[in-house]
Amino acid sequence: MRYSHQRERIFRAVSERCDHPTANMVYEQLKVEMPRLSLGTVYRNLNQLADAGRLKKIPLADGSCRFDKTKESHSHIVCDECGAVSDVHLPSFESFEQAIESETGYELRTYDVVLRGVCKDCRACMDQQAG
Amino acid sequence: MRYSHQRERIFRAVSERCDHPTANMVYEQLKVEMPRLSLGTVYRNLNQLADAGRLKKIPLADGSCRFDKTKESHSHIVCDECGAVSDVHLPSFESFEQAIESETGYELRTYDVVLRGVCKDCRACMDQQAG
DNA sequence: ATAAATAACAGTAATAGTTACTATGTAGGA
DNA sequence: TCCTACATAGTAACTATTACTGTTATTTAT
Repeated sequence: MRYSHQRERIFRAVSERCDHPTANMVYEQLKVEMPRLSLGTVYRNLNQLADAGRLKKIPLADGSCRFDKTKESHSHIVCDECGAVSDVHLPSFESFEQAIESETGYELRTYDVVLRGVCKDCRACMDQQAG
Repeated sequence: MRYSHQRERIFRAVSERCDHPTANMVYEQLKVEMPRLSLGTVYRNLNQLADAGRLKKIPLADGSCRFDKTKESHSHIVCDECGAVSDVHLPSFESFEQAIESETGYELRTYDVVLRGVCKDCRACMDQQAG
């Protein structure tokens, strides 16, 4: 993978945020300073960076993808109301791996566990509306 | 929800198969006997049936959805090679629910856990190719 | 049984998120 | 410095799904 100015800016953008941005969020942020940046370039580079292990790709239930700086292994929880994505630590499936494999006949590769719920802010908002 | 011939056939189609079909798979199956059936009708009814709790919707990481007859709670494992979806029993997150909620500040609603791996058939196939 | 109201339909167009294509530009080695 | 392959910008295409529009069919009330 050859160096490119765009790729490094895209990598830095994701690394410096905590909100697990979408490709489009990265694009919107960077195009202010890089007006000629194209959305396709952002998608291509995010996927390349994920393939290279420098970022983690988080495919969500609604078909969109979020990107995360890679740190120690963790799962994510998505707010059904506002779409926010937060980190969450779950007990690993590693201890069940054997049982899962023998039950299903599958060789387990990954488990991107994505929980869903309502975040603190949206709960406050909903409570207020309910009176 | 008013009765419709189409809806009942769509419900039966999903109930009678074990492969967690997509909307399009249901459409392909039924249009042989119902040539005027439209794909939009299949989507609309699958979602209505899921909302009504008569079927379960399984959104996958690639953005597509599968539909499942509702039975006792279980999770799913998807084959990365052929896309097959199988049932798998996992220990429930219920025991961690409290910990998750206090860690994240979220109110947990659902956890559609989708594991990924390689099914028995595809493993055999890959082994053969490798020699 | 008949008519009115409305949910559901078929067919088509539109949408969102993403990937592919094409011609131009640039990194990095010879 | 020049060459080659990878990267880019800009655009078109693609997939899964939803929305729109005029017609059909189920239900409710007469």
